[in-house]
Amino acid sequence: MENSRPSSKRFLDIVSDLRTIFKEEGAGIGDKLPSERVLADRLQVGRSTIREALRSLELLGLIETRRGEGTFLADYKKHQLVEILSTFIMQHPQSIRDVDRTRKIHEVAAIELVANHAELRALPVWESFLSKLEEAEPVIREDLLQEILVVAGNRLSLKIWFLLKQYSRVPFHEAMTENEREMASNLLKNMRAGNGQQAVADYAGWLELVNEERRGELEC
Amino acid sequence: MENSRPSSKRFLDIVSDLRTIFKEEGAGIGDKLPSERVLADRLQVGRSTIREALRSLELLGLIETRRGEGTFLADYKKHQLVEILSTFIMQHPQSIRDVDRTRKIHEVAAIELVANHAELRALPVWESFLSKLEEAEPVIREDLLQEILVVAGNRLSLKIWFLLKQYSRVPFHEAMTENEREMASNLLKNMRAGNGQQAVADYAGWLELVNEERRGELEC
DNA sequence: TACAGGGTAGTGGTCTGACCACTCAAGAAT
DNA sequence: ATTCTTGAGTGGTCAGACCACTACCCTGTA
Repeated sequence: MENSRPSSKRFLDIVSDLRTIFKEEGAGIGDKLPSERVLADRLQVGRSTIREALRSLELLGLIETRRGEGTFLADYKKHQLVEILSTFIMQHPQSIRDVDRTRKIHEVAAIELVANHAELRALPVWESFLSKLEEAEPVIREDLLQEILVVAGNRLSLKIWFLLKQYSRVPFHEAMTENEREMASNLLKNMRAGNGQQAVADYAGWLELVNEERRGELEC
Repeated sequence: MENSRPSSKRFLDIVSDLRTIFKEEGAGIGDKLPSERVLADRLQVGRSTIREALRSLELLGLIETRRGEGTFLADYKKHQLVEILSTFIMQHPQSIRDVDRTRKIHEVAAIELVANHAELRALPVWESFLSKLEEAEPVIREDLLQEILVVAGNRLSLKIWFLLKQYSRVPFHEAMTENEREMASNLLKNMRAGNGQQAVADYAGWLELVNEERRGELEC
């Protein structure tokens, strides 16, 4: 099955094979992987080929290599690829638009899901966010949306979202402005009330607001 | 200037240096880049180091290499990125459920988008599908949904959907049953009428139908 | 002149073997 | 018991050699 098609790019097959090996080893996050020399021997390829595959995975943030120690399954946190991609790809308008749209798709879906499940929308965490918003405590945009995604319980969607978030031009890391706080507050209230449609509308308004403010900044 | 910080990862610096070179050359999409040997000479590093950097960029879909021809600045449309990440994600296969859900998220988003844009829902392709459905011509489930995704125009979403489809337990390749034809027909009609909500409801009903029938099969 | 063919230089793909720099831990010296 | 030395193992890098493939020039032919 696997090696039926010796594609002209061996290192791509290797990436796939490595995945299989890691799985067989039952490797979890942070675990040490076989050394490059061992892998080369086991897969019957040169060490340089193994290295090309590993470097790719490293740039993607899937593994972590430490000189003198070894190679480890990474915590999916710090992808180096963010800055790389942003300088290469992000100029392309179609890509930017699609990334933003797709991110939005996942966010909307999560909001609706939470709003439609009584046990989820009743969670105390929403109240906590609401009180923060009303008491003018700083709230990071990212944190609220992330919480919604997490509660929605679709881990795949969450992972995709994490990825898209990093490519997005929306300034996710900043704290909300005064106007935003009100929109976000409405969003939460409607979501908690089970009014998914209105919550999504609030979300759309919120996004618009963020984009407007951003546009204003650029003009200065 | 460049090598002020000899970070222990030379190949990461190279990635950065390569970007500079490409920019200096004024390279646009599809342009040929200097050969590996030339780059190695110019940056005063070994060819293998250059290659590790290039392979990373290739996996990200930023460049394209063709044996015997050379290396080219890639068309950004086809990143390998999504594939690689997904295969890694799939290895934590705690939930095929998430795959189905996420696929559904993208399908719903596409249906709503088409329904909300007059120029998209007026496309003749929908009429074509409708007549096929009513005249009992075979229609593959996959084809209809794919068309919707394509028309929606979000390439990233489409790409993710293609991927998820492969891992999905829903039998996408089969032709629709009689009951399904009616649901799908309703979906199309509502979508064309700009009634996104009802279209999504039809879609949900359709999915339920498919799952029920599938359950029936398994019991046999 | 026009065309078909072969040859060749250049390219990416891979392997090998050799160093280097670094980490860690076992074992030696104190 | 503590500290120091040393060596094995690791990733990082390099140079050189092939291979397979492509493009293109340059023949020889029609």
